[in-house]
Amino acid sequence: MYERKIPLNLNCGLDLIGEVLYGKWKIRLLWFINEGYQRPSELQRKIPDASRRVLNIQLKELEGHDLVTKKIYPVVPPKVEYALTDFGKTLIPVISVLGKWGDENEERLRSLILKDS
Amino acid sequence: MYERKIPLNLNCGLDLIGEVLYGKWKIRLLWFINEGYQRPSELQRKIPDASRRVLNIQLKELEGHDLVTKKIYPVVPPKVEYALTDFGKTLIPVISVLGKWGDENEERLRSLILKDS
DNA sequence: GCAATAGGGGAATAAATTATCCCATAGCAA
DNA sequence: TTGCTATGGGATAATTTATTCCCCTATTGC
Repeated sequence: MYERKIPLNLNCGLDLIGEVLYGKWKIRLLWFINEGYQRPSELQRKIPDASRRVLNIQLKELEGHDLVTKKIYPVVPPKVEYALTDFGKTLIPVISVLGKWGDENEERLRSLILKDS
Repeated sequence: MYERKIPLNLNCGLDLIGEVLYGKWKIRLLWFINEGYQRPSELQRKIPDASRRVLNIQLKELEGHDLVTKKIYPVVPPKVEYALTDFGKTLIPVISVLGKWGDENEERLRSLILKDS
């Protein structure tokens, strides 16, 4: 596993939520799991720009942070289902606020962002 | 300036807000500017873990995204003041929700995060 | 003449994160 | 025997982001 060289600082709530929510696809993973897409293959279909690999990694981190659970069915071929924990569910309204702000300002943001790419 | 090699994807509101809010210190910058710390030196004092350089860079990006304004007073030594735009101000409640979730779950998060570092 | 002031930024490098490639499991079907 | 299935993961490369170091402005005050 990767070993940090620059120490974390966890001073305030913003630092803390940042730690569990950073990661290019984590927010989307939580969102889609909440919407009922619980199997890895479904999630990959919903997030085609992410490689299979990263999704696995980020799912594992979410699991390590008690935000999702992973249920492995002992069948072949394998079947796996992720679900939000109660703790993870408390993030949904937070994510919803983020998405809402983005949606409400969609046009403006789109042009601002594309201007400076 | 840096030229992206992997194209952006801006499908939904979450992608859009991510574009303007990602950056290690941006959220804190917005927060502190809103609290009244408007001069670069003040911001540096409030965020001592960030180098002067990154703060400048991220402030400039915030400015490019119309979230803050920069007023330069033509005096020597220079005096500069940042302020939130009306648009930037609409982000404050959003950031507040993030911080609140982090604060409410502080102990739990702290132990979860430190466990796997 | 020289330091202190408050701020800005280029270049090189380090660190962190994500992507790519390729192999593995275990049973069933053609 | 080969290929399909759904999933997992090691190794390494590429990309993105942040840090470090050092130099610059123009005035005031010693």
